[in-house]
Amino acid sequence: MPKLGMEPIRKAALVNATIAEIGRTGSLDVTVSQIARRAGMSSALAHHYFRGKEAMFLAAMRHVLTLYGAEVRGALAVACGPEARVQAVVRASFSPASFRREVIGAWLNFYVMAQTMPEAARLLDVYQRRLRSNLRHGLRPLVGPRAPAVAEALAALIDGVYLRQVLVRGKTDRAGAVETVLDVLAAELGRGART
Amino acid sequence: MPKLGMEPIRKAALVNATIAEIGRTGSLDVTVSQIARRAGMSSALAHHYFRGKEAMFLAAMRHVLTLYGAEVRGALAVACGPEARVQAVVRASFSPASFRREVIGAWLNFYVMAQTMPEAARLLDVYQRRLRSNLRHGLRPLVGPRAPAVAEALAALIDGVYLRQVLVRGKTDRAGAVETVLDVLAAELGRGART
DNA sequence: TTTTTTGTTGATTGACGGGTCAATTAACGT
DNA sequence: ACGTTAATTGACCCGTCAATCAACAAAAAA
Repeated sequence: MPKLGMEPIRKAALVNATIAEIGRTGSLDVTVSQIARRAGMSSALAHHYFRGKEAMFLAAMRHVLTLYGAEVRGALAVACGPEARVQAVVRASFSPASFRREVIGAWLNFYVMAQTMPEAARLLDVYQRRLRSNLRHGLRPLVGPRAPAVAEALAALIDGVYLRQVLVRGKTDRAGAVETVLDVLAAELGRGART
Repeated sequence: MPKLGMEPIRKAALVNATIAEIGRTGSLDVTVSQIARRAGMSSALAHHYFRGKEAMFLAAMRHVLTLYGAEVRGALAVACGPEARVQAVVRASFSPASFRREVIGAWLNFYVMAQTMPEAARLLDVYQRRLRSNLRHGLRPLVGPRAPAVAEALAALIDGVYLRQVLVRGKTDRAGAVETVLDVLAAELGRGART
């Protein structure tokens, strides 16, 4: 039975299963056995590959953050002009990959984790810094000295729109989410601009 | 020892202790014993007054929501003019009472609860509806048909700013929070207005 | 006074979950 | 062939926690 080079496959499976289970139950009340079963292995094996439940949670969080980071970088790469860059960040934040039910549920619980696990707090801090930084760079040429404040507002708005989707019973509304944020962006850009 | 008319006092103590403990640990991983101890009684007595842990959580949530509702109503009562009404809602959302560390932590976990407990979801839904409704009524005379969309954006922004405070290590920044939201409001109001 | 109601707790229970370990299986290098 | 090493698991231990219960204390009612 035992094939070689299973480690990366097993770890990946566990990470995905962790996200899926957190998304399914909508909470961190997930047993290692549940995760392991969904990943198709025994709970003992899960403990073999990760130090413990906390390590699994952190790995899942890193994975989501990595995917999101890639999404943002990809969108920024093809964006030309400051406004397009800001829009790219917003759109990437609501990309289909990041806007799945399970991932949204996972995000919410990452915030909860950050309250108890220092490493989780660090990861979330890194994400927030990058997000604000990306927004600021795009906004600087557009709103000058107000860039930090506007970036802060947009970042909070993105998180808020995300948070609200957590409660939506039916299908998530990606288009509406993007529209809401871009609408505020337009309002901020139009400010003081005598057309 | 046993004095009469203890029920309301005990229940209130348990509700406060629940909020405090959730805020302290930053998660729903709170034992009935912890809550009961902080409330100055045995865990058995806590079970005597509430059907179980879930009931305690819900009672705590209702309490926070009630306080917040009172805060908003109070602020609206003294606000004259549409813009003042919108500002009143925003300021009430970040009132010192609602913006304490523990309460913020509790809010975050209410969102988590809403994913598993239908009653929690209902309560949160009521809160969100009222918030949006209050914002819309104030915004209608100011931005006309765009009121629903702007209300949605402001509501999300408020939640987002709240969410971000969860991670702040040091003191929470109330003034900054209000400023961020009111700044966006100003941008939306200034839109299309040729000064 | 006796009875009932309300308040209160320590002890107990039953279930469950995280983590460990010894033991088994199969691939690999030599 | 043969030891070495990675993969894998079932069973188990230990702790924790929600919930229950029997029993006791005090005030109110009878």
